[in-house]
Amino acid sequence: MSTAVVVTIFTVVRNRLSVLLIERSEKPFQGIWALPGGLLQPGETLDDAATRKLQEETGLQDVFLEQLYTFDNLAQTKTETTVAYFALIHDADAKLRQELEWKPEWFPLSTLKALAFDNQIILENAKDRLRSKLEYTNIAYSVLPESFTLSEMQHVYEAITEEPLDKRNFRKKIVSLGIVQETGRLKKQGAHRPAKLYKFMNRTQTVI
Amino acid sequence: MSTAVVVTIFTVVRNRLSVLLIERSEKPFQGIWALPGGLLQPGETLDDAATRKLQEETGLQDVFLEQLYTFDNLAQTKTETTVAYFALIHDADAKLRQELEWKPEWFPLSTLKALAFDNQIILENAKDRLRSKLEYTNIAYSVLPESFTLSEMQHVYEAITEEPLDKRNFRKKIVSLGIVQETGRLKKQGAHRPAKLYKFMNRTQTVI
DNA sequence: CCAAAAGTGTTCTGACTACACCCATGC
DNA sequence: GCATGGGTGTAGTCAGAACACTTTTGG
Repeated sequence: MSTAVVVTIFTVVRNRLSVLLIERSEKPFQGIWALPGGLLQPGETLDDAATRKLQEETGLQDVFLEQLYTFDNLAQTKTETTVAYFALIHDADAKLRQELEWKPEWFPLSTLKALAFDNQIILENAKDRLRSKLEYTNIAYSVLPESFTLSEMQHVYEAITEEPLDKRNFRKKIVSLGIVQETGRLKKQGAHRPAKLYKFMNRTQTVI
Repeated sequence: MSTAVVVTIFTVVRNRLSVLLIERSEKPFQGIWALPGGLLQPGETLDDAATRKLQEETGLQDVFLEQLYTFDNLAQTKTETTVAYFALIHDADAKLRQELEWKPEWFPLSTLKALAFDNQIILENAKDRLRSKLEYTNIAYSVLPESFTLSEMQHVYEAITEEPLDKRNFRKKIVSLGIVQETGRLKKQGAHRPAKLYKFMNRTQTVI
């Protein structure tokens, strides 16, 4: 009878919403991919444990991480309750653990196989919450670099919602919300017109 | 190291949003009002325990009840995690336990004193969630009788949001949402014009 | 006839949708 | 000069907000 945390870590890799999974090297569910998680350590709070897990797998701290839902009866182990968290990060900032066993890897949501335990349910839950929060908060900041173009930002929105967006309407809306600020200058990056760079006014979660 | 549930039970009594509290007859926090709650019993799921608590205090089953958030370090007892739930009920349906000790009672939110444990935080959390769900779901059905007038419904909305609403706009919106249906006939009830009665199309939670 | 609550429509404004062309660059 | 992605404006529609008077009843 103990408490565990599990963390659904999302990012956008090459315009695809992806989740961090770990191939289990022990029973139960040996060889099956699972969300990162584990038992609370003595003296640790739930938030502590989720923060630690996120840090262990990605090296990141001080990023978007929030509690999702609490499940019971996960699998047939003796864990009684599992508190699920979800995080959203900028993939270039993450340094994944490089180990032979329990190796973490990004998977686009569209390419998922069967997951261990009840992780599928947790993941669906996390995806719903992520999409819903994208609509009424600025959490997109979590998945973008410090400075970015509006096209990059639009691709993030499209990856998460899986809906194409109209370019002009998207830009009009983001600008009128006043959540980003034009910053610095144009940059040269390829065979096309240089883009304006923007940054978020707030790199903490705010309701918009 | 164990898991507890606590249930924030809301209703609207005489146009005031109210919550069910119990005066503790034992330490810790003896004599202080607290949200109903307790430890999980062996073999019980979280939902089971919350359902049982709700039933013990109000006699009700099959009403709106959902998980809210999971807290740790509640007070200095040895309980490790507390899973909070919230419920919304029609007060005339509830039959409160009538006991001398641990007696439950409705309190309008505006008249609250200090609460035991971290119940104040849980309550704020529950109130926020309730208000937010009122906006995008039909949960008002939970606090209304089978058949009701649009004025009664408006009073429920006003009690929960603590904002006055325009009568014409409210009615226009509710009717256009198609979540209620005119039913039966007028009724006579006092020194005023008889009102049309409505009922919800769905007495389960739906997103609107 | 008076008090009390029920019922009802119009106008204005702001947000969202749909939609097509020119621009700056690298090769 | 052409391919690539960046950048921009207008018109239509719909939902929400503001707002005041008449109706039915009981006493």
